[in-house]
Amino acid sequence: MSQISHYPAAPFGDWDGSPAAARAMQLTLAAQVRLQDDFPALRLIAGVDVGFEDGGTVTRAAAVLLDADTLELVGSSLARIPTNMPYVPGLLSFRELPAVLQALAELPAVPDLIFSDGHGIAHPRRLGIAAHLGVVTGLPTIGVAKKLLTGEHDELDLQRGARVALRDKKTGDVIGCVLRSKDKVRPLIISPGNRVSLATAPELVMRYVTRYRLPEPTRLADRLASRREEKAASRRLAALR
DNA sequence: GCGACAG
DNA sequence: ATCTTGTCGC
Repeated sequence: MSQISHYPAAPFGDWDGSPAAARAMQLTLAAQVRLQDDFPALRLIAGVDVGFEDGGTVTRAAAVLLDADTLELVGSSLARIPTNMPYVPGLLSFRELPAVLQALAELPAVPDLIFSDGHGIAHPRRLGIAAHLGVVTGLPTIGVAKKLLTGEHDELDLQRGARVALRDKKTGDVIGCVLRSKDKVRPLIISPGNRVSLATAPELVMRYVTRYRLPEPTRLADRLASRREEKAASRRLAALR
């Protein structure tokens, strides 16, 4: 049977808006995360990230769709919606997920795997934005974070490909991996979101890392979400004046 | 009580 | 995340 995946407009069910209710909801959703590898042959992969405009009043999500073999850009989309919640460590998905889902819905096709900026299960309640996204869409997801949120790990070698396990400081459970995507750059924190195993997540990330610290899906989404192009261009003109 | 704290 | 110039190191 084929599983119909879609992008719910209201990924929070009957949430009353309170942080306490959000945390309780995370525990319920975290129980639905699947950590076994369960994804089809990769043909189309997506990358999603969020940026803000107008001092933070507007949330801007970007989604890019790439050919999994050639990394050719197949499509992209942008969603801009009013920001409805402040940033609260541990509750990032409640602030960014609505815009992300809207951007994904506007892509020309449903991806076989989604790379999301932020953490997967490497989260206090095991439901970072990548895991939340995976549960509400039913799609395979991987969290690619640039900073640690929770957990501890040993030092890791400085060459590209080096990695060490990230474990829960309290239980010792492995919740992700600290991965050096390029020689001597700050490592990325990789954790499964849904339908991808702890062992496979870093492998897939390295598969899509080219010459930059971030894997292509996330890197391209980041450029669109944060308008790297536009800002750089306007800066050059300002300096030329 | 104190420190930590994705984007 | 965002505001921002030059600068040190590979």
